[in-house]
Amino acid sequence: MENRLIAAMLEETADLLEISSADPFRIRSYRRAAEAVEASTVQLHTLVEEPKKLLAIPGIGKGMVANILEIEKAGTFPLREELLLRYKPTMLELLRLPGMGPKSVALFWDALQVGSIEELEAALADGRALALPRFGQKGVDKLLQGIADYKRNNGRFQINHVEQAADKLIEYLAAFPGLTRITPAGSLRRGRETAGDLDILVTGPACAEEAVAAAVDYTAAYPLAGTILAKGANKVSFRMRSGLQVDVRLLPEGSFGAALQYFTGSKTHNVSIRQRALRRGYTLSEYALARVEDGSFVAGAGEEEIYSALGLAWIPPELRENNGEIELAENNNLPRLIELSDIRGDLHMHTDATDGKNTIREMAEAAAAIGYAYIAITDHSKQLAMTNGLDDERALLHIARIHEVDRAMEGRIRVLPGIEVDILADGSLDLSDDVLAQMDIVVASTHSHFAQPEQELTERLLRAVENPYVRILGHLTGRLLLRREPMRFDITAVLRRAAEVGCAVEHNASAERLDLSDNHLRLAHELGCPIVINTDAHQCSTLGKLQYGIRQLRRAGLTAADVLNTRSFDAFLSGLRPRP
DNA sequence: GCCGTTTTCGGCCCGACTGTTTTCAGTCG
Repeated sequence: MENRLIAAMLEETADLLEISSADPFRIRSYRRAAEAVEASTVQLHTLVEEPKKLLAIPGIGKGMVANILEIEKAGTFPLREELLLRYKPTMLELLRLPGMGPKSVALFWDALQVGSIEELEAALADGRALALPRFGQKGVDKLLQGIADYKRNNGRFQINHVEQAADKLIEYLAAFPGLTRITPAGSLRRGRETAGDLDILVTGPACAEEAVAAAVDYTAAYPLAGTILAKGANKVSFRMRSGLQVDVRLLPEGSFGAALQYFTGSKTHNVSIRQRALRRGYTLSEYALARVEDGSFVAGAGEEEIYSALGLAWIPPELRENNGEIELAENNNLPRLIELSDIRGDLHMHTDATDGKNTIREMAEAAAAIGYAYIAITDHSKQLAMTNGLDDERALLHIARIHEVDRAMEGRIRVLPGIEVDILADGSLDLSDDVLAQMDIVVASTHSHFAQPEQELTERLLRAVENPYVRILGHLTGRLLLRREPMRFDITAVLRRAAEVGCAVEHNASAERLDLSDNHLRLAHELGCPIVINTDAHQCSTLGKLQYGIRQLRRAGLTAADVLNTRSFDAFLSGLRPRP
């Protein structure tokens, strides 16, 4: 079985163990094992005959080897099966509600047999929840609000969740011989922040009419699928345990492009495109672009040929929202949107001096290995005590070590000293100016202030912008995918002032968070705010994992020129506000 | 469960905040 699937099973087991209030360290070891499996570059199933090599992976011990071997043999392992019998799989969804942790999920289950969002809603509505220990009206209101927010998204899922589900499924499908092209369509392909379901299109020799049945069977046997909703001649639908519906379509190669165009959407974009086709005497369906008069085939295998036949340049999926992209395509004026490969540096990362996992040197080597030209090391300041944040004295030592690594890298990459400082209540920073003056990159962040009243938070951020040492505003909205509402403040006022003084704003993007929304990015761009995109990497392996964030920049129509850290080192530095 | 040994068991990150408490459990980062 693919590593991702194994990791998902271990992760799911960790969640269930947490609900069963198992030993926290045992839970953590399952999570660490899941991470290790996910990060492994070797497919574990190739090591089944050599358990010693499995054992050599840090985080994988005797017990985990037994689990992995059992997964390879039986598709699951005893502990996971036992937990899935004991609890309802829908309980994992409850963990996604804000304020709902494993203890609360267990409490609701033990006391009220509440095991799903619907059951929780009922228990909150009829007052049964109030009878629970340490649970009052405020708790009820908060959870009802959380459920309302959850439902307001129409049961939509955050992009990282959907993409991870897609990646695992794609890896599974790719293992079947003759499936040569497997592509997500729909909102995921358009790079939206959320998706209502997951559409996967598959083609290749195995999708030819006479052969497709075997591939359909293989798809329906996906080990992570919950319930199969439909299984037809060339389509399989199932629901994941998370509630996500997945539609897989297996198509002959000749109509793959038409299907990709059709299922990528958006709806309004497709309506416009089909109207355009009709005006030109064509009809466009998910099977092909054809002539109206005799139904003869015009194009279908690739998207490019369809757009081209309609007199249009190929339109990047991120722009397909019927917001003027068709006119731009007609005049060949589409922007060359930024791409992941344009990024040349990362200005926000942590090391083992605070809560990161790797050394300065290791981060520098990892960044050099993915081709970056410069990075900034920005560990936490002392305000974030739990991360072992740096005070003035330690910060100075840290700066010296960063300079040392910078020299040791001998020009292969530039390593800049920096800091991620918390903005204090009065808008000041918690390191002295003398120390800040020695930092190239001061990222002012708003870690613990997301509960602040709107007005106060706006003022606090505005004061941070005025601080001449601050070159980047970090974590601007504090938006953590799935788990937290964004901070509320007057973002227009803050961005406008940042643009005026040349303070850059960070799009902090990773699998966990997308700090700025599409609209925030458009706004920052319109206001002329310098923009950088960073990972906030806490370990080497997450450096460069900017795929979600890049998609958002693309949706906002940004090109490489619109983002500072696509520039060469000198051009990047000169794009920042000058140091005092 | 994993790890690192002083080879056989103890340590594994923990402080702030919130809502419920009357001394703290649970969640979050």
